Amino acid sequence: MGIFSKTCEYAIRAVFYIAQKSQEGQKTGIKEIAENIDSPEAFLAKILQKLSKVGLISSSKGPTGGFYLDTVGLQRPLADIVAAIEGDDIFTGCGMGLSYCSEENPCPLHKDFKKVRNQIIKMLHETTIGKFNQELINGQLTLNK
Amino acid sequence: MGIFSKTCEYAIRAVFYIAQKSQEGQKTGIKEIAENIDSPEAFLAKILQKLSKVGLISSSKGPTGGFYLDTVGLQRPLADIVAAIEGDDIFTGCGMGLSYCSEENPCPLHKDFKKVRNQIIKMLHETTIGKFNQELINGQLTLNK
DNA sequence: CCAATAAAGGACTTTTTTATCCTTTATTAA
DNA sequence: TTAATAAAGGATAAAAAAGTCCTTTATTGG
Ligand code: FES
Ligand code: FES
Repeated sequence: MGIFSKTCEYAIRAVFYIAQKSQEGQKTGIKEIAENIDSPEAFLAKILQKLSKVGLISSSKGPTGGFYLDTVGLQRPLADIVAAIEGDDIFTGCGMGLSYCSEENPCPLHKDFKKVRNQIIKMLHETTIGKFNQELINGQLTLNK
Repeated sequence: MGIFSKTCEYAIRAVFYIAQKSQEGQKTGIKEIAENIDSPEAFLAKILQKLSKVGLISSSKGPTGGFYLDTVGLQRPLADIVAAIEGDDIFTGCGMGLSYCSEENPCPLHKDFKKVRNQIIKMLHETTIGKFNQELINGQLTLNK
């Protein structure tokens, strides 16, 4: 596994896809999303349900329904998605699994790991969900290769 | 979970502990290690078996036996431990789970994630297993808080 | 109203990770 | 040579993550 869980990876890819579609003025359904981000449909449905329930994405039922993001949603940091799925361990936890990370009782990796963690935090906070819409629409970036 | 699996976290903590003891001229047994790094004993045994089999740590059976590291072992990078436990996904994989990471078909996070990944690689390659022995012996660093 | 559509939700299964227990093998020292 | 000790190894078990399937609820357009 990478640094995020599979669930979280699907979530990130899905919100980028939904963002792209929203930018183009369209709602999109689970089936379409799953195909375009290469994820299992039923499982993705559960993930989007969760994101929807906590208000990170919007959804509507019935024909013409689907998932979408409003302007506010498009400007949220990716960190919100990750936090909703994984909790905040990745933002605060110790790199080698100590029960908490602290300056007073640092683990051997503390100094170096803090840099790693800060870089992750920076990446996730500076990236808004809608940040890459244009590149995605242009096909300069991919969500499924 | 943090960026490493629990198994990997135990492995890292354990080798640091074994390194410390080796520096002090002592072998150490599973029970002692497990107590000092706060890990389940039987599970840790499996992990150390694996590291032992691939030659990253040494062991000897019977009374006076235990796990230890020779001078060569103490100088290996932590990356070797992580690779033995987790494979090299963390060193090469895509941050949002695409099947491979590439410049030609980058995901939205590629540019930023490369920095994160390089920082992780740097940390794991520049840290030798024996690097923190003195601080561990002095109690300036901890493996179990 | 009704049929079709799409998300929400509940119940479940599979797979992977984490963890335990018990037996076997090797080594030591008395 | 034997009793004690400690790692190695096999067989399971428990818990968590990943994944599926089917029913319910809401919405739409005819
Ligand atoms: S104590 Fe381990 S990263 Fe801070
Ligand atoms: S393609 Fe995703 S990190 Fe390189």
